[in-house]
Amino acid sequence: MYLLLAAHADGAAIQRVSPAGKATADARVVSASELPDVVHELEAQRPRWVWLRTQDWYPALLAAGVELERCHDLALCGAILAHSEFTAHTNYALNAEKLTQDDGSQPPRALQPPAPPAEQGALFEDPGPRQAQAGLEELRTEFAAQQHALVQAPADKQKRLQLLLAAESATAMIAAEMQHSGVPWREQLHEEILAGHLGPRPPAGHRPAKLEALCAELRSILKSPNLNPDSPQDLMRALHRNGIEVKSTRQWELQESSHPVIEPLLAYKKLSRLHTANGWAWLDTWVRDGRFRPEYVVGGVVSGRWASRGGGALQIPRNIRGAVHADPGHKLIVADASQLEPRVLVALAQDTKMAEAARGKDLYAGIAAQGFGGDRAKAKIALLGAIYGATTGESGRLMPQLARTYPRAVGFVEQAARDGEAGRTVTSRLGRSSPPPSQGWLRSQRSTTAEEQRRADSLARSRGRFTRNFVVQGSAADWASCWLAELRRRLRTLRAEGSPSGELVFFLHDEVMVHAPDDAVDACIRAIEESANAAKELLFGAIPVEFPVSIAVVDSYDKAK
DNA sequence: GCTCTTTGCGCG
DNA sequence: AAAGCGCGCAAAGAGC
Repeated sequence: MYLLLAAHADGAAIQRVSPAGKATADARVVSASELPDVVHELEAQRPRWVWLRTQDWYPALLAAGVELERCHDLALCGAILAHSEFTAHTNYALNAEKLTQDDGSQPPRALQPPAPPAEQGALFEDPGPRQAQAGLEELRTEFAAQQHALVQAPADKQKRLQLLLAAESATAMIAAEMQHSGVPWREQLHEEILAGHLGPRPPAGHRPAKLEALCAELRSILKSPNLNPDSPQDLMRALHRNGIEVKSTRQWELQESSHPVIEPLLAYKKLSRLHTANGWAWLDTWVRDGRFRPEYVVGGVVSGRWASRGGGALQIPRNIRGAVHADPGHKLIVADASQLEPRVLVALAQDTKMAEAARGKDLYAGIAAQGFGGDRAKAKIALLGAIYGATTGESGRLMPQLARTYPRAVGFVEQAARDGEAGRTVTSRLGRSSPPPSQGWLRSQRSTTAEEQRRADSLARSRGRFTRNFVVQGSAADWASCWLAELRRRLRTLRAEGSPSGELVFFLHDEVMVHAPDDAVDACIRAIEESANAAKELLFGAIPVEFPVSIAVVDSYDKAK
């Protein structure tokens, strides 16, 4: 059963529709204030809520204490259907293409423009003149068009695409739920870490004591009393004056030199990073009442990975993970899909030889034993190089060796690279396709002069590396979305049964964090493992490739891994 | 003054 | 540790 939820002048409008998007009942207009109660009541029928964007509705419902089971996010699903190779022949995709000027990366139809940053709590109020909300009829038309496009996909692809749309919509709900619950974060512990590294909190706009001391030391060693070590240009000039001939001020390049300034300089850079990116200002801005509440952007990456907005949620550095701490009587369960991308490649390419190597917990060790004389480091470099498209360095040199042992796996990514170089799109396992080449790229490929030709070849190879990586990263993102959606379902089931259960609080590409009361830990671990297995079967069926999950039960995040 | 780009580094 | 993929963010630098 599908229930459409659309903005309306008097609040919201709700209408029951068929799977094909036909209205099967009259619309019902509900005021903003009574919406949570009405939605909660209707949820008993276990509908799939169809709305333009999850973040327009769900955060405020959660704030009102209403959790929902499933939805269809028209904006996210529309973006997938407009570009998927599986529906490229449909009117839906063709119309979307007509409406986009350049690279086709914009969402289709009425779904533009994309979301403004959503202010929690303001969502049921007047959306303002900035953007007219799509009405019920518009949404119904859009939903019908999407459902029609879906059934036109080739029979063997339709199930996958349907799964992708469901998983994408589920993760949109999960992102809202995670933002609602927040990551358990102890301000006190964070401040202790900062004080330990940087000294006491300085007045706003000032360097902390330890940074100030290092800065003075750098100025003295480099005989540059006005040096600003935060300015790459200034720093580079000072280094050159002292005979340190670097081309940039990057860490790894500075490490080449043995000059006495290097050690304090690297120490300065490290501490400066901590201060500016995750210091007191960050803590004040992003952590409230023991929770870090970042904004996740589902579908924010072309490959299907999440992005985030504000707070650097997907870049929590290792040195402050100690501040992520479970509540009393609770644990953090941190689960990581081991070597996800290589394993996804094995499954995509159906490389039986590499599947043998992946039988054990450590895939790289297995590959090392089969073709690299037991040298695990070499095997890892070679395999990652194949996925990323390395051409030079050790990684590039190891490619022929890897290709001899695993022609199917290497052939699979090579094909994706050739597709990209030729301007074709590539597609993830469940049907998310890479963006088509831009007009500028296509123009470059028709260039004539030798100089232009060299540039065009370089652009073509660059696109090849992108599409090569896309098929693996995108399919890994497919897997992770299914893992997450399955896990959410199991945690909800536990709760519905009245059993102890945990709460999803963080997700990072191939890693999830569940915050759970002590007595729920075992059940949560089982749910995480079952979900990983379910995700594999959903994507690939019953194939002999394992997707092992490593799980740590800890009090604080720094104790995981 | 303001906005946009570049540099460098954090994460997977 | 790498130089090959995908991101976000802070501060400096460049341009209007």
